[in-house]
Amino acid sequence: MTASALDILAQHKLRKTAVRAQVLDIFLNSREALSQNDIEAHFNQVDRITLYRTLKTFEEKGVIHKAIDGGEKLKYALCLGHCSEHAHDDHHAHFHCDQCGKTFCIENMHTPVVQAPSGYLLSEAYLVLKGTCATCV
Amino acid sequence: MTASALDILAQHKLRKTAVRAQVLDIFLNSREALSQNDIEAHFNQVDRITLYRTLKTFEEKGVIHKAIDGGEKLKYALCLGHCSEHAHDDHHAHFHCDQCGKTFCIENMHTPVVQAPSGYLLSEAYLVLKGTCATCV
DNA sequence: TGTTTTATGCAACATTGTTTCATTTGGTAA
DNA sequence: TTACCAAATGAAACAATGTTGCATAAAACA
Repeated sequence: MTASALDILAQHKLRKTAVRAQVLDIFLNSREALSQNDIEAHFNQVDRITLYRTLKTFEEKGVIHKAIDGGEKLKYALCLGHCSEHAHDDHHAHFHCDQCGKTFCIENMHTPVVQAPSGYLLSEAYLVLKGTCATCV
Repeated sequence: MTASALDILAQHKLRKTAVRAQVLDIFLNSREALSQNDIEAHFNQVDRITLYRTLKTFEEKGVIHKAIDGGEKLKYALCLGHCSEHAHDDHHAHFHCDQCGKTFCIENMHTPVVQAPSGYLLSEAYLVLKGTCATCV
């Protein structure tokens, strides 16, 4: 798994550093979207500013995307490979569990094709589901 | 318009106070969803804690609902009358303008009927559109 | 009017987001 | 391998937002 973390960094032409590799490993081993706080919990010790910038860089470079879940916290999830710099293409739905607060990507559910109101220019659409996840039911 | 603000308070069995009436007036005169910061800007002077609690109370009582727009800030919009205490029923889409940052309710666009993944229990669904609004085009 | 209940305002604090700057490290070319 | 340059890191500091406790003020109601 460490190998694929380094692969991802190489693919996106990002420098290989310990923090970045570890952050990617955490994402690779997680089925749900993670907040910065979630990620910090996986580290023994990490500078939160570095982590903040790591996530920001990853998001800009198309490595991770924001998982909009209607919750308070900003969460990220790994992009599936269709994303590139400044051109995210993660139009799948996200499921937010009201019990445990976790957010899951639902890869096979895509946002519906909708038409923006007249005069509006649509660029992206998100579909957010809320309820109770399989483990909390 | 002050009359209807007081009407709303009465309907929800909330005490009529100056701050609450004024907050409702602001919502009644606004076509877009408002963050706490937006609301503060309409006041000459207001205690931000009071405002925070006013919004929280309104949300709990079904007067306003959170407008999930995928942006950083939490925004609220007036409920249309189908909401009650702890039972929000605002399943219309929200449009977030990337230019001006404003969020509009699209009353006539409803979230699609979706089926949660097996094992998951769906309670609500949100549809968020992003792009450029009519005035920013 | 007086009593009870609730809202307000203030203080204080936690969390998150963000920038600046000096230092360290990774990548690369000599 | 070494040396250099660009980029990443870590520390400090600050802004904005979210949140609670408590004393006081105001609303609701008898």
